[in-house]
Amino acid sequence: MAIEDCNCMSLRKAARRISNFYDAMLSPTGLRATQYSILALLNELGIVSINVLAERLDLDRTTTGKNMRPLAFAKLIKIRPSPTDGRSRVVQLTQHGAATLKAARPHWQKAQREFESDNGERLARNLRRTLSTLRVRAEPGKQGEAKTRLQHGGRLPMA
Amino acid sequence: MAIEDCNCMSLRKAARRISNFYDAMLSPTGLRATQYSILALLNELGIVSINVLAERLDLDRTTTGKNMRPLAFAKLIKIRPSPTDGRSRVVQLTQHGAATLKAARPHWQKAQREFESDNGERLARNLRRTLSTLRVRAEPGKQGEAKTRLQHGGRLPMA
DNA sequence: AGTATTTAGGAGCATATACTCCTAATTATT
DNA sequence: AATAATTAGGAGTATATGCTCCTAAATACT
Repeated sequence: MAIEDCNCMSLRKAARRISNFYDAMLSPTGLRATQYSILALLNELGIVSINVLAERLDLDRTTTGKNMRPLAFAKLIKIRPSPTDGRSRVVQLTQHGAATLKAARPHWQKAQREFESDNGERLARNLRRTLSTLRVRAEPGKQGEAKTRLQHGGRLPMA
Repeated sequence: MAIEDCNCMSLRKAARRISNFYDAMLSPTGLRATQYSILALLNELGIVSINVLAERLDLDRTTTGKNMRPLAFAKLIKIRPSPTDGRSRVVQLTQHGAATLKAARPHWQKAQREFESDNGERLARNLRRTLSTLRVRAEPGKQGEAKTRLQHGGRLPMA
């Protein structure tokens, strides 16, 4: 079995390629594909905690928090401590965020349409369904028996 | 059209999930999924330049260079200036790299087997085929008309 | 009530990814 | 041969991603 048949590699490659395309299509809006999807999700969900958002994004808790940074800095979202739970912080779109999302929507739709007309609407739908129902084992706490991760010290040893 | 139907998001999500799984399966070896695939590819290709490797990985040129760092630091690969072209640098597996790859191979195969028994060998094969033949437009040089990218200044504005 | 456990989420670290800009070396042009 | 254009690839910057460790707050337990 050759590395070309790696399921992980195939998915990563495809994700890179499509991300580049969507990023390029969205670039007139100043948003990345990831940022667009976060804003769109917030628009659907209203006010949510970081954890809930992370769950909906299928994204690590800490990653979700970090992804808030550029959005908050650009004042597209607002983060506040939860009034009901002192541990929690809640996120919501600002007016500016909602307007930016609205303006970006046609660009996203154009990307969707192009992708689907290039690959077939049917194939795209099937692919999305296949991907969302993939069974991937969680493998919790594998770190215990893990070898030390590779470390690097500064820059590439030239020559 | 809701954000749940975003082709880009679907692919990114699936790539994250499967990467976590393969990373966990490979963790006893100290390699990440990406690193494993680079070593495996180098094992197939022998001595190659960064650019050629990048092309085979469907990866940006500069990203490929950066991905060499931890591998080179761990002495799994060796990078030298090309003897025939002074601009170019060539990469190859070290003995240690080849041995590490060999030892990691069963873990990768186990990940492949588990994924394929959980989802069906046929589905996995079809999925890989679909992904590798996806038509994704290159959209070169879109940056010219791009708005300024989001910028952040340090850490999240707390509270 | 007081302590222990769980939960929310940031900080630090490391990798992965791409873009812009830059330098050096090669190749093409005149 | 001298200059121009191309090519190889690193440096810097910024986002995306996940893990470990840490703190504060809420909940469970005795």
